[in-house]
Amino acid sequence: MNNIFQIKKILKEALSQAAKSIEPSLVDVENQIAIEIPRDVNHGDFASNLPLLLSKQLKESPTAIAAKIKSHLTLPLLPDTQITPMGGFINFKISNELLAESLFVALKLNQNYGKTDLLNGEKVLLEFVSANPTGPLNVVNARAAALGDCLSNLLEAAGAIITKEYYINDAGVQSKLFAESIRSAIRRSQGIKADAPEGGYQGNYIDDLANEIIQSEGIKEFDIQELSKIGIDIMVKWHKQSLEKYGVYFNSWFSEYEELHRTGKIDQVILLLKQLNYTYQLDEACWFEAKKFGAEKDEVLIKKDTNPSYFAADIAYHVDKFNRGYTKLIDIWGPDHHGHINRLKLALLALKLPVENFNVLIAQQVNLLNLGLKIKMSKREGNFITMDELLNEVGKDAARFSFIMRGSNSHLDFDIELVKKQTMENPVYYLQYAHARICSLLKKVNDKDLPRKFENFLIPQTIEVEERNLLKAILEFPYWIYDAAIFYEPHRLVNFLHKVSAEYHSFYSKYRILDASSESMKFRIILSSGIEIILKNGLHLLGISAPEQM
RNA sequence: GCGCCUGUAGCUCAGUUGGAUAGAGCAACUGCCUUCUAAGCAGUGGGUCGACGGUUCAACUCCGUCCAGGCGCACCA
Repeated sequence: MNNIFQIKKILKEALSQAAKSIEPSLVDVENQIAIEIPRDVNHGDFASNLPLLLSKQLKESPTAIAAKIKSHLTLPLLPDTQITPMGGFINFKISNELLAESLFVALKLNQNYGKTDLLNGEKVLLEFVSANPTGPLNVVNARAAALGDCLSNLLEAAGAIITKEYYINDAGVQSKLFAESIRSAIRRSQGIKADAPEGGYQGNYIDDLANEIIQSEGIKEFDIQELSKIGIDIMVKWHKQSLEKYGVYFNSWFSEYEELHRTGKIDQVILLLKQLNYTYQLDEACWFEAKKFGAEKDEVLIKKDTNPSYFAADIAYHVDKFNRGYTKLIDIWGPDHHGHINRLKLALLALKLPVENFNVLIAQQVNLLNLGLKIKMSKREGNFITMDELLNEVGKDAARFSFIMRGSNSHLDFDIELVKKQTMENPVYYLQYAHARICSLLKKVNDKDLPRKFENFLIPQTIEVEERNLLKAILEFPYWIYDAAIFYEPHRLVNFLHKVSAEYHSFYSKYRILDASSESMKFRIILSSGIEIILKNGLHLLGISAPEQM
């Protein structure tokens, strides 16, 4: 059985052998050889740049070297592979029989096709959304949620063990301000004149919150501490509900107050930094000497009011993540936090933790547009668009897809009216339609038309280019999952699935399937089944439904 | 002022950790439904990849300097 990773490995080793037999003194060729999947089908299924690499060392032209390599190259494990030197590259075209193997594997593994164990059970903590529990989730949270959830699926499919965690920011002065804002709302609901506190929270949701509290607790004079806890609990419940509607579920909800403040873990971390001599006292505050690690300025760990800063809590939080046994930490933050990345890494560095295993992705800002006009949003005035509203407007699949189809670093323009209005032309439907088309086709197939054992089915002697491209897509599928996972870029898989859908649509319009010749028909049916599997599995990894009819 | 992100077709964005002729969707224009789903297919037009240098056999990709836009730079989180 040959999968794409094995084929690449075989090619690499064979090339390296050939290079060494040409010039035994060559060292470290294996690591320099790149085996890539060419964009242009005329360049074969795989290509290597080895001749170009050796050209300088061997003082010969790349084309001469390519010819030499070809004469020294043997591929017993990949029979009937065409080797074509071409302008400094060596192109490989594997046999149709070999290609078809991946189709049979896909049919056999079905919903498990595409999964690998390449990440070898690595324990990953993926923290995302983690919105302040003082207001509803917004569109950037929606973007982070889609990204995080999808990334988690991909990493899992590539063999990692993922914990999805939501950090509840339930300590600090904001939660007090939040409680005071609720108290004012409760009073207002009783007809008592009460404005929101200075810099406090406004918006309809505060009144909704007040009403819910009155319903469950009755009317009384609340202690601010108590009210803060009640309010945050409800807010977190709302967040959870919004996320579930969006298809995003967390394994762990981590309370800053309970897990870090009350357990003394923050104090411990500060003490550790003190013992390492990276702190000093100034203006009644305790500072971390970030400058010693190249930062522009030092950072406060303990504030004048004796409470730990957000920074101190975050250090303790990430130390705790490592202590819980995770070997890789991934955080997805909003664009307004990017300035925080460096100082947190410096603190972890000071504590001698493996900073290289800590990665922060930024879910960049989302400009909401309404038919090309930018919607002004202000949290202060409570007129921002929430994640719930977005979901109600455009639906789960279109919303998730719109975020996932682009890199997380791009500053996204999201035109609500466009996504809503053009639902028929939205790219998400293009993929789903390809899937639905195949399902509808397969429903019409009689059992007698299907070969009983796929493994023994021989593919036709000659096949169309379009058919070959589809076989190749099935072969490549696991690679693109792995690729998207390790680069933390789900949109790479989206691009691949879009390409596959296009190839299938094209194939479907050009050729008859059900009333083709008997041999062709059987092949086209099982080929379509294979494509159905990768589209279905791919869409599921993206957290998008794969409808059987549309 | 310093830092991060972004700059690719009219618009929104891809571009496989430096590869071969820079791609897709939308918008515009031409064709294609008595036959498996036209939410589709086939095709046309549209680009000095922000600018200028540098490294390399090879640069949209890496480095440097600028230009433009966005966002950060609290004892807020």
